[in-house]
Amino acid sequence: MTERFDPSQADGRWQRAWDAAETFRTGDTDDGRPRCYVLEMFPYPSGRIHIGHVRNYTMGDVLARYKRMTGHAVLHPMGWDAFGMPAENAAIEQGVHPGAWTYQNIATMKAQLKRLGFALDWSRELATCDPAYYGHEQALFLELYEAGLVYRKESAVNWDPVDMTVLANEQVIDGRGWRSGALVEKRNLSQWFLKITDFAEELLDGLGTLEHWPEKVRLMQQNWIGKSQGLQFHLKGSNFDEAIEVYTTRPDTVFGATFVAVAADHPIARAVAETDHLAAAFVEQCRAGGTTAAELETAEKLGFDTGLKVTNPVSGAELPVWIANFVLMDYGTGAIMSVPGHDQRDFEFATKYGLPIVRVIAPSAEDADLPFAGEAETGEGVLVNSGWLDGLGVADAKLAVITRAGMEGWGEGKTVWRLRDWGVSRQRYWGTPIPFIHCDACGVVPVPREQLPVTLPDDADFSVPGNPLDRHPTWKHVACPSCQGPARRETDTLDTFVNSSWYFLRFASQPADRPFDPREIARWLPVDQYIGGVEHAILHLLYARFWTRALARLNQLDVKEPFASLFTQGMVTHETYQITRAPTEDERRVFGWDDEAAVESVTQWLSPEDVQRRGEKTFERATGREVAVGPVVKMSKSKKNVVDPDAIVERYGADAVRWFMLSDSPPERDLPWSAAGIEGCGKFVQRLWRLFGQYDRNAQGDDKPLARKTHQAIAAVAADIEALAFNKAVARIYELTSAAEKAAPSADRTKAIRALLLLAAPMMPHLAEEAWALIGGEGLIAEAHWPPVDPTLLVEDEVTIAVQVKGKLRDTLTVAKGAPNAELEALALASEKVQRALDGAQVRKVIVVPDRLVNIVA
RNA sequence: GCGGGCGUGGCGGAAUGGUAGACGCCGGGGACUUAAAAUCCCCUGAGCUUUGCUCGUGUGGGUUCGAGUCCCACCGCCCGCACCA
Repeated sequence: MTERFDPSQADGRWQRAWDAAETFRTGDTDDGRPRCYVLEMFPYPSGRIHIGHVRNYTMGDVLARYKRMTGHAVLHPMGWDAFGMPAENAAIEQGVHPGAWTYQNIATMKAQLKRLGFALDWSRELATCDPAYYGHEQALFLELYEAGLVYRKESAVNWDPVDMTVLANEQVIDGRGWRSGALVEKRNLSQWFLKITDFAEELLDGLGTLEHWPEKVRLMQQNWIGKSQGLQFHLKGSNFDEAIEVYTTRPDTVFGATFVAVAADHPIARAVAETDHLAAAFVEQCRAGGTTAAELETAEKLGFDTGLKVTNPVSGAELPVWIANFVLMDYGTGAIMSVPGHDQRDFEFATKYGLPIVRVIAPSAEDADLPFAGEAETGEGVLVNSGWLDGLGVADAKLAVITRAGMEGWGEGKTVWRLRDWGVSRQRYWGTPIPFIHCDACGVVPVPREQLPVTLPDDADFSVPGNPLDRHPTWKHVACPSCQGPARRETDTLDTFVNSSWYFLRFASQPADRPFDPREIARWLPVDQYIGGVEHAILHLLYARFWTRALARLNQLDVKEPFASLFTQGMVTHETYQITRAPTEDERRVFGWDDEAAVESVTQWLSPEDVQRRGEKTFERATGREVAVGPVVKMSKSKKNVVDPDAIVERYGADAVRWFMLSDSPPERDLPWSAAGIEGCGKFVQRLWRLFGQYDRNAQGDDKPLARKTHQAIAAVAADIEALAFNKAVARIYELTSAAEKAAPSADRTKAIRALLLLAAPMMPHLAEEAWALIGGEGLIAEAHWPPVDPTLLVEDEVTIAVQVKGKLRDTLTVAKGAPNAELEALALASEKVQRALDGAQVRKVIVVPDRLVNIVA
């Protein structure tokens, strides 16, 4: 037994031992053990692992190792979400091929993960940019196409005219491309779509079955799907020939409609704009209007009166038709009936343009003429000023109007969804080629299965902007599979969210000739525990749910929900450090600050490595000047408050880092990284090592209290790990450690140390293996069994009960467990402290909770 | 605006309606040492007239023998969505 545990030796030795023994390889054979599929969201190979990955994968790893110890066959795989724009940007900026860049990053990051000792089945490693992966994705895409779930349509996209590419909404900042800074244009392109809206109802209902998902995520998805029920009806033009279709969720307020508003892109608006140049100018103004969140928030309501009138089908009133900038063309029918009395947007609009505001809902029938208090009233009430609806409640009135509209034929109840079909076309090189061929004679033709995979050409040119596939000299020119005539390949690639929509299936089984083996899917899916960041709450998790359901509809698999249990972990945060100093000569020159300029000091961020704590204060290492310690925020390069996992592992060993990731903060909350914290973890690793060194197989004698604590800890740590409450499991291990350290040698102490080793094994696997070997444990501790709990040792035979007088603690009593109430009461009343607190007052009532407390009410 | 979450020591946080602050970090004191590091022990919510008492879980009410926990109202912070008819 060496004095200190040396991770620089031990970590690598055990990592190699696990590899050699294929300890974490998941077999294909069914050996009768219950199965458990633990999965963390696979990383994008951006270059290096960051500390957030370490936290995510440590949590999954503890669960996977624990499940293995409790007799489960565990599937715990890892792979790479390897397609995406950063690789292409690297190609543009550094001249490296996206594939070379990606595989280099994968090699680096895989080595980093190995250094942390994760119990992963690397034999199932996959990279989505591998044709062996994306070829199957193309096959699945064709299946969906044949099932009618894939289609093409013209759609407006954000087009960056400098980079010559389509941008996602998130890449448009203040109307400009995030990279090029060019003003983004709206362009209509023919794009590929997946019919996720076909599954809107299913995806919504399915949320109800996901009881082990965070409520928050389910609500976010529910809002995203956005089901609304209402009435769609038409209003006949009274001074023109057509009718306008509107959609409302408040049919009860139809008598209160005082105008109709249409979107600027609505056919009616366009028609008016053709003959009226003022209208045309207004429509143009709406289109040019900013689309950023900030602009929308402050955007003033603007309208244009078309002069057209329509008739309210219930009241016969004539309503003017306005074009309004707040009406969206792609929701409902792109036209609304406006009820300013009971809709805030309509209220603002009506107030601005002097349109009438009518009350149709009031607190009671007597309040029919109550004035409005400067805003719309959207609450409950009874219908007033509404003809045959008067006196009804809101819900009844909604039904009544929908029923009547149906009978009279001017409208019908309708469900409208916020969810849009999923546009999957990207005008990019580094993605899955969409397996279709465009033929002038035959149209759009799927690539025959036997020609899959459609692979990316290696010799793409990234020196000029635009899609390298589109301008490749030969790649896209192929023969039409149908008529053999000259044709062109589709040059769009698939959204990378498609790659991550089924990787969890491929992990479960990897046949060469098919995407997956349905029998293995049936065995492993759904994923028992999925762990990742909440930033994927909507898109990735919704797409994966959709993809799984789509395949289920095609009878390719028998699972509806891919992830039975979801956990979203918090971020890793760190203090920030800032220093204020005089500008350097270089800065004065570069930024043009001459001596007269008022720039006397600059503020800059310092990285944690550049600062040093001394007592309560923090100083810059290099200069010794005091540093301002800023708030604890998410680690980011711009604020320099990052720590590099490799550096930390190098210094403290993998187990200390893993332990830190699990300690203190509940896993769903943010974890503040600190130098003092990791230092403490490093010390605890050594402390445990010293305790393990005291393992004495020959020790004799009982230590009942320690045996109790041991079994209580085993039960508690197991429950905590199952609940992913790692911080609590950590606290239990600290407690048992302290108790074992203080105890005198005995057989029970030896058992406690052995149990402690097993409890710590999922969290500090290297230390545990090293100590296991030393105490002569059989095989690898990674394959050992979780220690059994003796239930008789879980209960104490003595309990400390609280004695209260009028609810205030006055004394405690130590009594035998299960002592009768009368005895407790007598003991409590006999207490000197109780008598003093009572001060002679008459006892009115005594409440006794067995094994808990006595409360004396005077 | 809508929806959700969270407010507990200097800090991260524990606590089936039943002894608030487990456990860790920071801080203080001591032991060992020529000295330091390492390690170990003790103290560490606030206040007071300190055998003990009072106050204390964002604020104000309420339910209860008893509330951090349940109910009502309010304040503050965080997250998501956002002109979705």
